[in-house]
This record gives sequence, structure tokens and C-alpha cells, in this order.
Amino acid sequence: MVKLYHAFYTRPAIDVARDLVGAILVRRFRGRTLRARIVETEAYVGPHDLASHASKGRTARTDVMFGPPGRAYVYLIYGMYEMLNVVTSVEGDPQAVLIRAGEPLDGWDADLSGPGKLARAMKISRALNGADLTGDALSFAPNSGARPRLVAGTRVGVDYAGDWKHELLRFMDADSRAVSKPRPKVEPAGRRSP
DNA sequence: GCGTCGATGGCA
DNA sequence: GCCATCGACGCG
Repeated sequence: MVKLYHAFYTRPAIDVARDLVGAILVRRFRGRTLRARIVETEAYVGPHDLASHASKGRTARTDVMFGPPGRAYVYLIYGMYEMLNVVTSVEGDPQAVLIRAGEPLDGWDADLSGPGKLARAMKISRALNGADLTGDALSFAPNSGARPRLVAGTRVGVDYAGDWKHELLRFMDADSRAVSKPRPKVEPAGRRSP
């Protein structure tokens, strides 16, 4: 299967975030392969982005974000959920894309409609923090089907981020039902219940 | 359908 | 003390 390589990740997080919607996440775990079609992402665009962990500076946790692109940044949140991110841009410029939701492939039945649920179901934990995404355990394959109809929204759970909370840096496949819970407040044009 | 709340641990 | 979350629960 075709794999995305370093050139794909060596770009601004906003571009990578948009291009990852529709791409395939491939996880190899104990001899099995789990695949999912990504339907929702968020971009964290640099140290000046107050919603980004990198705005706190380089620490033990955020160290991977400051390293080379094309690696996984996985952290624990709320004491029980792991979040999968992809490091982008160039070394020294901490940008990343959060993988928020996906649809299981190959007849696999799973609920991947949220970043915590996706990571748990795909056996992604902090053990993969820093993992090279061109490697065997975790990788992405390009979108091979029709390009998804993209919609943008504000990022979830970043009310503390000042003006940055209003930025439209969340990208979703408008036609997927697996998009995570806080749905964008978008009314379909020309239709309303009586 | 929507608002509220608690779980649970690492981090600054 | 705060989280880039989730599921359970109460409501009417």
C-alpha cells in the first residue's frame, strides 16, 4: 500500500490537516492491521497559537512537537484518554495536527467518532510518542477515492485560548456521520422543520 | 435532544 | 489547579 512520506508532513499544519481528511490511518498491532478513514482533524499552527501545547514552550511533554516532522505526538489528557497528533512543518517549528475522528475500514466495527475513542480503538498510546510515521507500527496512506467535501469549524475544548479559539482550524468531512460530538453549528441551506 | 457532572493522572 | 474527553444521568 502507498504510504505518505516526509515531504507530505514537511508543510504547514493547516495544509496537512486538510489533506489528512479522507486519508487512511494504518495501525499494525500484534500482527493485525487496523485501518480507518480519517474524517476530522485539527491544526495547531505554532508556538504563537495559544491553543497549542507548544505555546507553553519546549517541555518534556512537548519535545516531540519541536522535533522533525512526520512523527507521532501522543499525550494523555484527563487522566484517561490518549490523543494522536502528527508533527508537521520543519524541525524547530512546533506545528501539529490532531486526529479527531475516523471511519473503520475492512468490515471492522468500531466507534472512532472522537480523538479519545479513535486512539483507544486503534491501540494508540504514549508508547507510540515520537514514532516515525513512515515506519511499520503507524502510518498514513493517501486518499484514494473521491475528495471529501470539506467543512471547517472552531477547534474543540480550547476556550482558554483567547482569540485563537475563534480560528477555523478544525476540518471535517461534511458527509461523514463519524464526525465527533461537538458538531459545527451549520444549518443546511433551504431546509427547516415546520 | 441538550446541559451538567465526575472520572482520573500527568504536568506546570 | 488545570486540561486538545467521554459517558452517564436527569430532564419533561
